[in-house]
Amino acid sequence: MAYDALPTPFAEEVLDIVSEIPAGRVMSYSDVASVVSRGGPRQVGQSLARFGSGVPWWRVLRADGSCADIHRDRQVELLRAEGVPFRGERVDMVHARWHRAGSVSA
DNA sequence: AAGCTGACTCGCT
DNA sequence: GAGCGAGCCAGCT
Repeated sequence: MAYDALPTPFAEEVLDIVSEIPAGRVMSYSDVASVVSRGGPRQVGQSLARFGSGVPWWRVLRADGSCADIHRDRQVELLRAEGVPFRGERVDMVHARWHRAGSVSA
């Protein structure tokens, strides 16, 4: 193996955005991809899977409010600890979704 | 260069 | 509300 330890430019952007997410708030993979304006939600997930270590990856979840299948419960626990609004086993995206640059209110 | 994989999303049933 | 299939794009072998 010896995989590259250096994240690609795309991954760097993703990591930067994720690290900007404040506690108690979350972002969907598609939302992050939208900020990067490049690739798709899948690439965001892959970038985090490879270089996610170092950023609050648990604050990034699926568009429907469910967490990644590989972490699911682990991520849910972390989010709950930060005060993220939950609706059953899924995150209440309507209340937890975070937008950059203090857009709109809240 | 070509093909396969993957921390996803959307539309339809 | 839950399940299934097709589409999508960057990275790795």
